[in-house]
Amino acid sequence: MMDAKTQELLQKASEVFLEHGFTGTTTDMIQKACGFSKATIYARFSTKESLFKAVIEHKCSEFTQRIQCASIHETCIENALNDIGHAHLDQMLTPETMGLYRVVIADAPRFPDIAHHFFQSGPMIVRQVVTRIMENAAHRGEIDIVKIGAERAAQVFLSLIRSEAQMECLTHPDMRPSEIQKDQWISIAIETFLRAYKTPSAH
Amino acid sequence: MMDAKTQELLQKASEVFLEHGFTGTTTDMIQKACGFSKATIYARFSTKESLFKAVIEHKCSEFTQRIQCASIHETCIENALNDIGHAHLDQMLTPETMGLYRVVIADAPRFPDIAHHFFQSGPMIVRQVVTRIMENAAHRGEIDIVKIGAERAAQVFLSLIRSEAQMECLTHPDMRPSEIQKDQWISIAIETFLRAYKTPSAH
DNA sequence: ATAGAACTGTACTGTTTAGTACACCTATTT
DNA sequence: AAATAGGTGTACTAAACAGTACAGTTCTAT
Repeated sequence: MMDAKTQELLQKASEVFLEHGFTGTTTDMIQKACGFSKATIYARFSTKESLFKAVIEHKCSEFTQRIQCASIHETCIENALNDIGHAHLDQMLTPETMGLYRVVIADAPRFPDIAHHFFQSGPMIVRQVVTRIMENAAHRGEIDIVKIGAERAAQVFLSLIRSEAQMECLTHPDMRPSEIQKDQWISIAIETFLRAYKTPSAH
Repeated sequence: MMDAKTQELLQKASEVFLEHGFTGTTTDMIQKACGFSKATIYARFSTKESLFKAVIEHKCSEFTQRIQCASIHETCIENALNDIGHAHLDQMLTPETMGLYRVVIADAPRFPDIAHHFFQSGPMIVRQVVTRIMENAAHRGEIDIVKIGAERAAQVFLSLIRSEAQMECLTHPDMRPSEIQKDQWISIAIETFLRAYKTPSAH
């Protein structure tokens, strides 16, 4: 269904686009990165813009897949939140994902459809996954979220997970948070969430 | 200390830069926006880049000032969080502020010093203000944050306030959240925070 | 082997854009 | 009124860049 060369082109082009953005990337840079001649590139994608869109869509679907494949042990709410928290924050703070966020945000006014698609296949999917976790936990009686609802609870938890880490990394491209820092943030997020919404254990 | 014309130039140039970003803005656009000739512009700022940096720094200091001038009634933690929450979210979701975030994030790899300066004079200042509020409330015995500390508590609360609203607006440039939506988010943030950290009232 | 398709490298076109040059205008100061 | 400083408008230069043209090369299928 997809040329091997086209796939390699998408891969290499994405590295360049995610690092330099749309306008910051020249067709010569892409050519050099993938080692193909311009004619070969333009045989697949007739404009720089269509290549860019293909690259972003490709990355979005990768993003979606990786979230949905994350293994979450829903033995109890603590474990579930711990698993999804780690999976999400790990993916979030990858240079690749940061680049995706950066590029999409930067060019959102010019490519609103891309930005919208990204939002649907990125943050929205995560939210859905967490919403289901919340529903299950509420059903088991572990948390009390009748007042705000499962989706709101998911948003609250995800906000806590991302915290300021995301903004800090977006504005500090060179920063790579350590595993310790990430663990710390995750445990604060989980503790805060559970202090607010965990059902007082009868035990 | 600063030419009236320079000031007008900064003002008009910022409108263009914040809407179109650095590379998306041409000197001709700036010229048309401010009504000055190129010679006049280049007499103040020798390059497009230096003008851009001046614009962003100017916006950053405006940002800082507006936060620090927000009136916060620290009669109790509820009121304090409500005031700062509204002030912050209102400022956050302005087209102007969104543009600032967008531009800074987009060009962070090229202008890391600008991005860093922005972070220090934006998110960092808000964090400090909220940290002080937390310290005072803890001192009054209203909240129990000994375990996480005042600064972490501030980050938790701010994450809850911004929630997904920020990311949603960054990826949907046309979206203007309603007052009702904002109020809802603020009340959820405050309620979640207080459920987690408010001292059980002796009353 | 050979025809045909796909690929390469180089050179080119047309456009956009940052920044400059310069001749002319307009205030304000003395 | 004359001199000076600052402003305007137009036209220009040089570079960067998306996309094209094309002659020659390599791969593949029969």
